[in-house]
Amino acid sequence: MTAESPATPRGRRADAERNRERILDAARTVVGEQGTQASLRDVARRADVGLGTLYRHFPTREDLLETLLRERFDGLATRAADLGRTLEPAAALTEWLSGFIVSTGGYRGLAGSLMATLNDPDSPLHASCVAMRQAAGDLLGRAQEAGRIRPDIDGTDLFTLVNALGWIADQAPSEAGRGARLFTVFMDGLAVAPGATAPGPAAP
Amino acid sequence: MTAESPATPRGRRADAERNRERILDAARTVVGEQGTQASLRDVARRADVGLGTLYRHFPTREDLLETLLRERFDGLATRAADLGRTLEPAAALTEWLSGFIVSTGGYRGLAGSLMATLNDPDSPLHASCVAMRQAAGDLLGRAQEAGRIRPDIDGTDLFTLVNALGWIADQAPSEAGRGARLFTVFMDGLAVAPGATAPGPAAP
DNA sequence: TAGAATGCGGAGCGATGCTCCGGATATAAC
DNA sequence: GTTATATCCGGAGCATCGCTCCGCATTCTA
Repeated sequence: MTAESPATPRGRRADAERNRERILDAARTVVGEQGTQASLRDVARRADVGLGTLYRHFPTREDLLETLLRERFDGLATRAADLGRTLEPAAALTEWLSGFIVSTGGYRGLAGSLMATLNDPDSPLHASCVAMRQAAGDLLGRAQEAGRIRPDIDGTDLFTLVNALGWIADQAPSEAGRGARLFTVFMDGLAVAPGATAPGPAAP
Repeated sequence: MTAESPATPRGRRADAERNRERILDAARTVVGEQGTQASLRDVARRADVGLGTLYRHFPTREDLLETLLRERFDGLATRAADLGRTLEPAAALTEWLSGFIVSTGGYRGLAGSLMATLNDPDSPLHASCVAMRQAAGDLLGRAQEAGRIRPDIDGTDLFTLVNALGWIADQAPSEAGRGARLFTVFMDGLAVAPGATAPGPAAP
């Protein structure tokens, strides 16, 4: 029982820290190229690191993604607060949604990952997703109170819609114009009062 | 050179035809359970057929999907024509889109496959996708001429949007209500005149 | 410098998509 | 019924994937 105090009680080893950064750098590149479903072997290869090392640092693909995206997501959360303070409610919402799409646009398949994560409390990305939905929900609530956005949707609806827009951007990355156009369709759908959908008889 | 006339010149062998049907039956089940990305080994196992047999009949996953869905898709195309003849343009469009979502809702991941296929002329599903977009485009054009749908979108936009709705349905299959709600948001976005998006300064 | 905690790397498992070919089988001709 | 052959079947095999596990190297503390 002489092993009361370990040799390295706290503070990671320097090489471990170095490898962690190498892996993150590689992951940024590979995920940027292949999307959310990138081969983790490719990441390890590119980082010049064994596969076991990668899994030691990031036991789950979601752990890796979470680290890659946390910064971006935190930025989006604070941006929501800023916009809510400086812009008129509807404009703040539009602006934030647009920023969300730009921020998440780099990684193909991310929209699906975010939606899957939203319903899985065990995922490391779950907290970020909830925070995101919360931010969207706050801006949405203000805009609804201001009478600028239809009242019959909630934060989860909005989060789902904006992710659907991200999904659209994934499908045809070459045609950026379409994404922008469909964004306005979607915003107009949020703006009108509910009930307009019922086709009713043709007005003569 | 006595082999002038082959033993079985035309008409498939009976066992081949039988296996083809077994594979299709199995595929319906397995794809229904696992979605578009189902394991083809599972399909072969369930059909009690060798893997080579499956690949002989359907060299590509898309070949299999195409056979599974052709009937449905043909039905959607004719339904578009029928609706165009019997209903007021906007109502016809709404009805058809709703039917499209119901028809494609059974298979998870189908929305993504359809979008990918739309840009790949070599895919066996490509023809069906184009036909689908065409059908949607025709109904859209009529509704636009009638002044019921915003004029700044085209058939591909519409096809993309409806597939995005299908994607949404994939994400949270448990909450059917959300899909319906977002469908109305989306239809309202189609109905309003363009330009309403610009937030403008807050009205005092 | 010595000891031990810590981290590294890749072999290995089960699964996947897809190819390929020896052998079984159904059909047509006799 | 017999035979011949076109046709088809089945699964072994290759490459890749996600993920685990453990012997060995490295780094830090004392």
